[in-house]
Amino acid sequence: MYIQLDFESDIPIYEQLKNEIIIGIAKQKLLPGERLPSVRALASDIGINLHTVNKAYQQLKQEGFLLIHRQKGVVVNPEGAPKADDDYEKKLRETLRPLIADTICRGMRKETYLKLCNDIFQEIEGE
Amino acid sequence: MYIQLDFESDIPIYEQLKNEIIIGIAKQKLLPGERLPSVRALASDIGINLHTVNKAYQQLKQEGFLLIHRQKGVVVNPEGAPKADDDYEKKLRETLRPLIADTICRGMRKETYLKLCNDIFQEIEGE
DNA sequence: TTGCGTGTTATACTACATATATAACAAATA
DNA sequence: TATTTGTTATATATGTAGTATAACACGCAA
Repeated sequence: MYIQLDFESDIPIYEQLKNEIIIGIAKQKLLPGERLPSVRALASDIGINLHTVNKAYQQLKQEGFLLIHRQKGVVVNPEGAPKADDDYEKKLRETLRPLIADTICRGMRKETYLKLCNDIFQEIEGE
Repeated sequence: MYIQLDFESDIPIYEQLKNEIIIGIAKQKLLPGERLPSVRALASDIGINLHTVNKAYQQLKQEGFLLIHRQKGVVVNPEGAPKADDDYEKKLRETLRPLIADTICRGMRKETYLKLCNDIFQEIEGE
């Protein structure tokens, strides 16, 4: 599990870290029940502060991706993340609407956009 | 052109305002060449500070959605926004990847996701 | 028992972003 | 000339991001 961060990005480090882990889980490079590095180890490894890693871990725990057994460490939720419900879908819609409006203004065709999404699914899920 | 903001949201006001305007353009409720309210008028109308409106206008100008003739006011770019190029598509991909990874973790099927995107296109573009 | 490693909490600090409040300036227009 | 426009300049308050130390509580292994 390699973690690649961009310190020049305007996306916060803890956010990038969250994304990397979520992508790792989606790609099944991080398996249910698998243990993640300790906050200190990962922080030291990446070259950031332990609190930044902790922030990412805490939020991922809050969102149901991770379980944190005190003293046992941080593991990928063996049950998997909570299933998408109506509320989740509604929020996703609100997130996507401005993005899609932007592509429309820029003349991207619906088919092109959907193809792009399809490609990303392919990339993550494999064949 | 009604502008609806959520002051409880964790999305910055100027960002919400930008989104509203972009959606307005995409829906053709704001037409090329059409004039927008002055920073003072809109700020007063919504009940926010003129600098917050100005920040949104400036960034939309930077992104090519708006033109700002000094003393003539702010108008929707008559040429339309810059067309999506490879660079734009690449950034869009980077934005969508974590979102899609998240939906995969939550067990949403690709078809469901694509259907949602399709619905949003319908909502914005009309039939 | 004694260390050690774990997550956790607390404090402090710097830097930056968000949002507001005033005030003033420059240019075009009525 | 007076008004309206965007623009610029300060200042202030609040919150977020990130770092730096330090200490605590718990479980496990030597």
